[in-house]
Amino acid sequence: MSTSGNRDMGGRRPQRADARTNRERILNVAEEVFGKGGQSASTEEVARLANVGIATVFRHFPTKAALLEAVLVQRFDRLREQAERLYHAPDPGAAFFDFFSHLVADAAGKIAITEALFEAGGDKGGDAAQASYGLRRAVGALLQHAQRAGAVRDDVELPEVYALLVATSRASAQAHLEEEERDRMLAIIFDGLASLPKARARLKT
Amino acid sequence: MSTSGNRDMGGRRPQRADARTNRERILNVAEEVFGKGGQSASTEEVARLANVGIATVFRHFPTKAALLEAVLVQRFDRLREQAERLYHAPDPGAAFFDFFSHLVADAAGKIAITEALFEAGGDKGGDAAQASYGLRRAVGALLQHAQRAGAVRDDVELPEVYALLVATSRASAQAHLEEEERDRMLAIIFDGLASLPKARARLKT
Amino acid sequence: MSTSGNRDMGGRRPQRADARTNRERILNVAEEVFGKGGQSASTEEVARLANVGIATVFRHFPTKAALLEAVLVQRFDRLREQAERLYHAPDPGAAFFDFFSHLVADAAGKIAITEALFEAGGDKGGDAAQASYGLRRAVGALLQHAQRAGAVRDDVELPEVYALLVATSRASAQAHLEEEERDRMLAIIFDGLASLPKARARLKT
Amino acid sequence: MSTSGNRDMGGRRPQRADARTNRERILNVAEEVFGKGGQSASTEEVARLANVGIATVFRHFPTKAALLEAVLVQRFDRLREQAERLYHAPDPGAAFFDFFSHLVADAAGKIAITEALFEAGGDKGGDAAQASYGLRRAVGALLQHAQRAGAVRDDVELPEVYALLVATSRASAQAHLEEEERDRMLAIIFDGLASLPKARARLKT
DNA sequence: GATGAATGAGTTTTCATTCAT
DNA sequence: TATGAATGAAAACTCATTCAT
Repeated sequence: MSTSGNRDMGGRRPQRADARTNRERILNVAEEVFGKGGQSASTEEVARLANVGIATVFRHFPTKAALLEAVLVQRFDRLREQAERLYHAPDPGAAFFDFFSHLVADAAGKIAITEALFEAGGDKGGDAAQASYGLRRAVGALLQHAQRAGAVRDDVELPEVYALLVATSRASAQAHLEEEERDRMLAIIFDGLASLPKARARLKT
Repeated sequence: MSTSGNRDMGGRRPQRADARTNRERILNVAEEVFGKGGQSASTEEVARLANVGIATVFRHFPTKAALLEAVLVQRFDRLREQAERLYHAPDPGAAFFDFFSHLVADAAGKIAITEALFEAGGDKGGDAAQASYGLRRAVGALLQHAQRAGAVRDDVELPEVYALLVATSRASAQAHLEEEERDRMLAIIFDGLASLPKARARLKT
Repeated sequence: MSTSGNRDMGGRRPQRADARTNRERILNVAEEVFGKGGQSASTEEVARLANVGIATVFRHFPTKAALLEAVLVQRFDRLREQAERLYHAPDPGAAFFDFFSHLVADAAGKIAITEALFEAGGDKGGDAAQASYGLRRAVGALLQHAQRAGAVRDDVELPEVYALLVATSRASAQAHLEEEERDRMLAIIFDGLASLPKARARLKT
Repeated sequence: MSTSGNRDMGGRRPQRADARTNRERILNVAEEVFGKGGQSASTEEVARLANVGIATVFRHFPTKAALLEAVLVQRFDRLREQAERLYHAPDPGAAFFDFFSHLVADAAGKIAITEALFEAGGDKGGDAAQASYGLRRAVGALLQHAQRAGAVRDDVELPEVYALLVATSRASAQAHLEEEERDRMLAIIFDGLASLPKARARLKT
């Protein structure tokens, strides 16, 4: 499902109304490139892989930072949407843990975007911060829901949960973790988050 | 215009005649510089703060990568030593959790070393990998000890524990976490790691 | 700013059917833009302010140089026409000094056109040189007239007078001269140009 | 494009203590290059003609603006020194007119430096403005001296005189003026500046 | 005819690394 | 051995000019 599938296009003739297409292609390539090489990956690399001239990249995104930000916003927004969808799921506990798992699993492919992504969580101003905040709030909603449903202990709060989400995403992206290992890592955290009463219930049997 | 001798600067670098081999000074400065600015901090910055010429840095460390690696090795080794010391502590459970906490707390200051440090965990060949492996083994030993002592559940294994250690260190270094939040984050993980039997015991009362 | 009277257009694209060929609008905008930013002002700026696409500019003027030249020609021609009109004025002395003054005062607004303009006086081939020459000749005619009328001393010749005209125009355009200072500057030159015999005559009375 | 073509130069070995020499060479080349091509001449051109790598230029002058400023400062300072020397000359009138003539004649070679130079007279902050002001003051002193000696009319002031100095310098630098024409241009100005009372006195006899 | 997206060559600036003293 | 000046290979960004719609 790599976006690059339709990269070559035999005759190399972009243009026309698909200038819009170009923007998207650049954005997707950028996600991949920054994902691999981190924020310090070169803009020219993006241009090359997107099959456009360097100037075209800069026409769509006036600075490298703007490009990076656009990537971040896109990613944050997608994640937020996912979180929001899950908010309405029947089982709030499952919804929360599912979201956590999927986010971390997804991260595996996007190495350093996740890096930049979450670094941006605090310092970068502008749209990225906005989008980052949006995601954070959506996660907060999921968490509360899960807590009210008794699936997550009441005494944890968003900051540490979000930090764990970010931390494990990065770990998943960069460490060379087998899938099993990643799952066991999550299991530990989920255990730590699990509502004690529930555990108690199980134990009492 | 003697170069290094009279570089006075408000008392910074006494530059005693006995001059501890520059190598050490460079290494320490490098740890600080890379800790602040990340791997992309400039080598000249290191030279400047170490009060040596840029060429001197390159004499001791033939490439920037070598310098970075040396920093990593030093850091890994220190951590390993710390872990090894704790191995002989009376309470293996406390030892394990203490080590975990201290490592994460320490990381807070060394922003991007931690970054590079742990990235090196896998890809960089050479001494850093070696040292990284040494640390990993020492942590493994602590873990086993704690498990035998019943402080950590038996079914967790080193890879996920180490991944969590790395992940939370980075989070601690880069996210804007208050000390309290960091502690609560660790509490969750420690809870997840804690030996279930023990919990059970407590609950049964 | 006179020609551009219909620049504002709250509605963006008046595009009246009669649409005075864009050419004129572009030309006027270009005069203003190059006047402010010098020759290095960007062609896109011109297009933007003229409310046309960049390609339209290049359709009318095949290169930036051509556009600049057209601006120069227009300006030279206007000045020449002004000079020619004054040629028939009743008082040739007043005509000459008036023309000089007005040119210099006008220049004040058109910073770097004047610059390019007069640089073109010599090197650029083509129409601009032609137009420049036309202006020069018209000034020469004014000068001769004034000399015959006894208002300007006989021993000055066109080259130095024209050089002074150019020089003071540029000074007026770029130096931070108050109006008064500019006038005093001109007064000095006019004194130097004034017919000595006449002065003598006046004095003898 | 490769700079290496003309880099070798038979036996030229820079380096050693003549790093200082390098700086000077760059500065001189820069004066020439900017003199020809204006401020928009490329820094690489300077490097090439100075037979150094581009980075060397930037080592000595951290930005292009700094290089330009250094050139300006050098030039302003030289002129100021010349003016100051002339201040002590026996004949203040001759001193003033000589300085004026020499400055203008000198300018002929340094086309667009003069341009940038004097543009800097107002906008650029920093050392150039400082140096520019120093020159202006020195010229002011010469002028006053000449006025007290009765060689220059009393009612002219520095601003217009300085403006004329600048204007004619630029004209001399860029217009294609023969030496004779330049002299006649100056003659006109000098006539305009000459003390009227004195002339009157002569005439009344 | 008009449009604006695309382009590549060019510019300034940085940095790891080498060399002569 | 230590020094810092010199270097060229990037990298980010700009702009005149062309091309498909």
